[in-house]
Amino acid sequence: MKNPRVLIVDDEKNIRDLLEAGLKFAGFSVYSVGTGTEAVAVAEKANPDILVLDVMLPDQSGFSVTKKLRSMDIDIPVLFLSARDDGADKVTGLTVGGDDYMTKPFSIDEVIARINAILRRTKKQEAEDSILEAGEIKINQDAHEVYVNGTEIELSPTEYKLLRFLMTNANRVMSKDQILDHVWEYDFNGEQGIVESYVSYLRKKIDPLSKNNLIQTKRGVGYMFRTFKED
Amino acid sequence: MKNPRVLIVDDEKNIRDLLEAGLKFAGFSVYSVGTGTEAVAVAEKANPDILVLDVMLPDQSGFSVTKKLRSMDIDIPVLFLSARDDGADKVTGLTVGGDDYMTKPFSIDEVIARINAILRRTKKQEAEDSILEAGEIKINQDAHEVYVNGTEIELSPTEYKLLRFLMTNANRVMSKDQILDHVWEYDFNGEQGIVESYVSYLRKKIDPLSKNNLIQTKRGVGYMFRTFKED
DNA sequence: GGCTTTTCTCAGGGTATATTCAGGTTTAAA
DNA sequence: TTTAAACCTGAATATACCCTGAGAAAAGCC
Repeated sequence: MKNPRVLIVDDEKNIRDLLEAGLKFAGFSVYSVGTGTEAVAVAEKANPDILVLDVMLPDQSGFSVTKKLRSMDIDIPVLFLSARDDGADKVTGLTVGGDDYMTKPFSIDEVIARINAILRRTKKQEAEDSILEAGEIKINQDAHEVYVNGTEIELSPTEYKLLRFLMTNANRVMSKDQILDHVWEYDFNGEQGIVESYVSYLRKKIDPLSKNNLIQTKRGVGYMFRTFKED
Repeated sequence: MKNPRVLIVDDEKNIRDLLEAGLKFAGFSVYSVGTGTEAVAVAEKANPDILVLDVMLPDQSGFSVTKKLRSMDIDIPVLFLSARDDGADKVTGLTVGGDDYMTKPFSIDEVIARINAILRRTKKQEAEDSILEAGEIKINQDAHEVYVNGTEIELSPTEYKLLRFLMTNANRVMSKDQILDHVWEYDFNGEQGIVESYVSYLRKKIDPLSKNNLIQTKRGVGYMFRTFKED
């Protein structure tokens, strides 16, 4: 599927902008609206491949948006967004089929990963898309499993996201600020030191299984996941 | 892409002039304004390829400028500039798209390098553009890696910037003042001696891997990176 | 409700880097 | 040949950057 089309529905303009920038750069065609009514209208006209839908909208709930769409026989998978304390449990009951949900605040790369997972499930694009491989490391994104030269390692959620980000940008230096922007939740207010800590955690788990320095430090610049191709 | 068009937005005239001169010399078409309102107007009319945008403007924040532009469906990548100690208004999410940001004070050549990187990422011009090659030396700008006749050498950030500057101006003498202006941050007020020191550092790492004097001294004039092409 | 895992901060130690300086060497001109 | 300016480079210093362990706080789990 080339350039899947995403409709973002959220009333907070900041979040819309953040999602819009991130998803566009990740290769999606993006529409974005701020109300449920607009969402229904645009979804009908533009026929996007997936909805990213806040459950709390000013004019109506996200659920009623999906109900309206389904009663119009428009069957689009949905990634719901909800505030953390909004009773996330309520959402689970209402997700059907390939739907999914996340709580705010999220990390932008996690949103992208979930969208891709949903599209994989619903549009049956190449099933092997869920395997991310770079050099000696293989990630099964559906199962959240990570293998270094064949042996599995256990990563915490943040360790996993950091590794995934570095691997999708293999052989390119990523600054700590870039890493914070992509891997940490958008309201994270801490310092760059936490990236150092997590790189240290990752190395402690990865290095014993590889002869190479897979995560390299570019002093004064950032970190880089290195693949050692011989071509 | 020939002559990409840059819109500079900064309220400090010194910085505007500095950027304008540097970017023009680097082959960009440059527009420059001092307020967010002007920025929106000019961006709409002139449709530049990239924005260089101070986050602290007198009339509105740089973020609101980008939001306005996006809501007008004007989708221009942005290189944000911010003061180093602006910890207060440090906002995450600046790099999630193709965007990037730098802190003041910067060095001109670093700005140029970042602009080119952004244009590379967003406009998908020849992907291998990130390789800078001159004579016996090859620089992979994505990975920040430098090869002399095939063997990698380790450079500090400043050594790297100096070499990159000399290589992009290969076979042309650069005075120490020019080098200071391009490679060092614009508020640097040290002496030219530091250029001598860094040339010395570079030679110590480069010369053992080459039969030629790649960095030549033009006494009384400056330094020149020499490629020995036979044409 | 307690236990475990995870996240995040912080500080100490170690190393690389930026910058200056001084003494020696080369160069070009007088 | 003499001389002064320009240049080179080793050494010294302060600082920035990075790594890691330890601990507090929060979240997740049984």
